[in-house]
Amino acid sequence: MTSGSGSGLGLKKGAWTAHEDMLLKNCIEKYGEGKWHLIPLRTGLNRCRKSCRLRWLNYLRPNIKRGDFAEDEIDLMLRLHRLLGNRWSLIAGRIPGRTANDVKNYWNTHIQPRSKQHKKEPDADESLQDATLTIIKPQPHIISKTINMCMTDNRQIVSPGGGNLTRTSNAGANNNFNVSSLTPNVLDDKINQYLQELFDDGEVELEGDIGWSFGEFSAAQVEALHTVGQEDDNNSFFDFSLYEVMWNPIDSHQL
DNA sequence: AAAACCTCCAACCGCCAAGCG
DNA sequence: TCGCTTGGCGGTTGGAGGTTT
Repeated sequence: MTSGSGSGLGLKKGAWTAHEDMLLKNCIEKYGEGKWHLIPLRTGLNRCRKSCRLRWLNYLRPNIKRGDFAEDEIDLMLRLHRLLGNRWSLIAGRIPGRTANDVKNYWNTHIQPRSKQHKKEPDADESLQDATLTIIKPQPHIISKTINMCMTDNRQIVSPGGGNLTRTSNAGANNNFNVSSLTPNVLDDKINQYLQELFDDGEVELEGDIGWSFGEFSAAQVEALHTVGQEDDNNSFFDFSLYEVMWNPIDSHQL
């Protein structure tokens, strides 16, 4: 195989020893993550780059949580899975301390079997069925339509036309946020709150597009907006930041 | 006590996309 | 443009450890 799994090259496979873990950990602490192809050279490990990367990401990396998933983690997992489908890395990215492999394993061993069982048992817990059987694909939570916004030099986001963020659903529910004169953080809070409500709403079909439209920005505004995007990144439910939404064409997020 | 079976998770596999020369 | 390398992802498997018979 071209991507270098190491099969047939005499590379070691199977469980990692404590000594190998130590070598890998020391190497990454010294050189940092990335450049995985250099890890075997730097450490002397007889492992392929992918094996090294996986071992680090799924086991050795600091702050990885061990043990059973808490109720709130499971709840979040169900909601995110409904939203994103089997995009485990994205789901894991929103559950602190959990890896994509953890999430995937938990789903495959705990959630999916129950879901299949529930399919055969019509009386079963509806919330579980709903959460596992109704998957809205990645761009599904679709918020309509456009907000015309500008950022001022003191980092206020303003909507010259008094723009609204509008949600429409098949239940006829509409929520509007007037974004005039909201600071970036407040706007972000509003959007996340809005998404939270979306999750809490049960199944919601939305129509339209996620999108914002903007006028012309000065260089200073672009710089300020970039900063907002970085701040936003840890709080958004999405795999893209508000900054990306703002600065990339909407189609780039339609998966 | 031990064989058979089950559960779970670490690790592997194959594919894809981006970057680079 | 093309081919190669690399990083990253989701699906799948192997096997250790636990449970049941």
